[in-house]
Amino acid sequence: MQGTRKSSISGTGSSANEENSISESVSHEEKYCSKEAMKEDEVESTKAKMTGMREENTRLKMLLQQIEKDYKTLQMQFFDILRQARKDNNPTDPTIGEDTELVSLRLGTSSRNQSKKEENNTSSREENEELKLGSDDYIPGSKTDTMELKTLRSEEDELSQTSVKRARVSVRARCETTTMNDGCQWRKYGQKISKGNPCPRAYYRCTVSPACPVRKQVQRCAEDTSILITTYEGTHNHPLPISATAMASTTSAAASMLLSGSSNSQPGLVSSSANVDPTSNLRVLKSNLSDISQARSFYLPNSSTAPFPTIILDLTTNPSTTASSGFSMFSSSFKSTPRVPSTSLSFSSSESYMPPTVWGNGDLNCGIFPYNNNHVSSSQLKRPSQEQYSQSYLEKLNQASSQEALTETLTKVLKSDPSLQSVITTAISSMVANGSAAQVNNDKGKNIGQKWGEHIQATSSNPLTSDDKGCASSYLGKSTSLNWKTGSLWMQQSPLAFSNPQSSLPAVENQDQTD
DNA sequence: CGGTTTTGACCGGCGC
DNA sequence: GCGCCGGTCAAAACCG
Repeated sequence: MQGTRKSSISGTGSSANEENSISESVSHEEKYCSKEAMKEDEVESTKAKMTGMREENTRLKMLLQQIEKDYKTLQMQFFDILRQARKDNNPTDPTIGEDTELVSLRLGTSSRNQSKKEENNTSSREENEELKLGSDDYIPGSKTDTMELKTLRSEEDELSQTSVKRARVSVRARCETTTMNDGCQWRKYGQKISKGNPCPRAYYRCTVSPACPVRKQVQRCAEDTSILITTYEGTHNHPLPISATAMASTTSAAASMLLSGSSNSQPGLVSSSANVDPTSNLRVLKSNLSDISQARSFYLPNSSTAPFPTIILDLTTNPSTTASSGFSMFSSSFKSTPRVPSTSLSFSSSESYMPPTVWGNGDLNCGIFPYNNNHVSSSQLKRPSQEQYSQSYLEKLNQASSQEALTETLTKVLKSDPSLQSVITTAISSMVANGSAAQVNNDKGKNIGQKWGEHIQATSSNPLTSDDKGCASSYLGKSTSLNWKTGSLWMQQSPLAFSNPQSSLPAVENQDQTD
């Protein structure tokens, strides 16, 4: 504007100047108009962008609706299959109806459960236990009014819980302390010398919640006392500490795997997961597990697991030790006829080392990062204090050439065992799904979990990214600030995630820093 | 003092 | 019916 005024004033002297002035004036007019036009163009382009985004938004909404629809369809198919499977297994069972009544996967459903006890409808101990579950768990087959009100989703959850309750998950790991620290609070309520093992078996129950049905048994392996066998039974009915969700999710996922597929490995035993919809995750787990089961199922001679289907997560490193201890990893023959299916998942590798005391050395806050540990620095995470690890761990750790080697090994193991990928993915999914229990930010948790899952599924060396910001968390009234980097690293503490804080996912942190 | 551990007693299932 | 066995209970001891 100033220029136009200036030229018109200066252009009053001559015609040529006038012409120039006019042309300049026109030029400036054009400029002004073009500016206006540019603004209009900008507005138009912004409008177009917005329109495009709206369209994309609509597309995404439709996609989401489609996904939800598919999910519901699959869910319905899943329950149909379960119902059908139970029908097949118990054709005379009158409780199997056509209505929405849920069926239990009946992890405990075995030849034993179909024995005279059940036929005679006697109130066996297991049945009592199942009834007892009714207080805090869903009773399969019960025709209560509240059941009708339950959504399909909650039914699925309850179904899972009940089934998992019947399943047991054994974790074999080298640990020199009396018990592994899995992040949960336990109270010892008994100890017994069991047959065939001079080492006493300790019985613990979860004390986080008074009504929590979860129990665990801890016993040293008779042949190799450095191996601690921890058997978990049941599902926590309360929010878990962050540090406890790793093991809980792991056992839950493992139990889910067991109920979804391991029974196939035992001829004559009831399979409740046949003909699972090919698009469901369950199928993926099942097929993978089926492979494992055929190759690695073994009967745990320890009678503690006999009445229940048991999945064994073997975190010991020395295959020869495992073999010599009577747990024939790849044996398909059994010392005796198992009454229930058992499944072994071996995470051991001749190349890799699993820290024996990853869950602690007796100190509750060792092994797994404490849930109330605020803003643990990455250096702390990468270099935990030596007191946190037993001497043997450190010795063996020294055997590992480097973090890179371990990471490489981890990747190899993951690549070589697709079932393991599924387990980890399931564990993560379970963990993420359980985010409310841990009272963590779901979105962030999902982000991490998904990316972790992707990372694992791809078994690539591509580092994942994670939200570096902290988020608020609380547990049992204790306000806690959880560093999400801690969260992602904590996932390493999951036994399924190869819980070596020094070796696991170093790339993650590096990537975080570079990102 | 409250929570945990210890330990002998008890209970129920199962095989003979 | 009896004994064995796994699992649980509960009182006493222990601990921080």
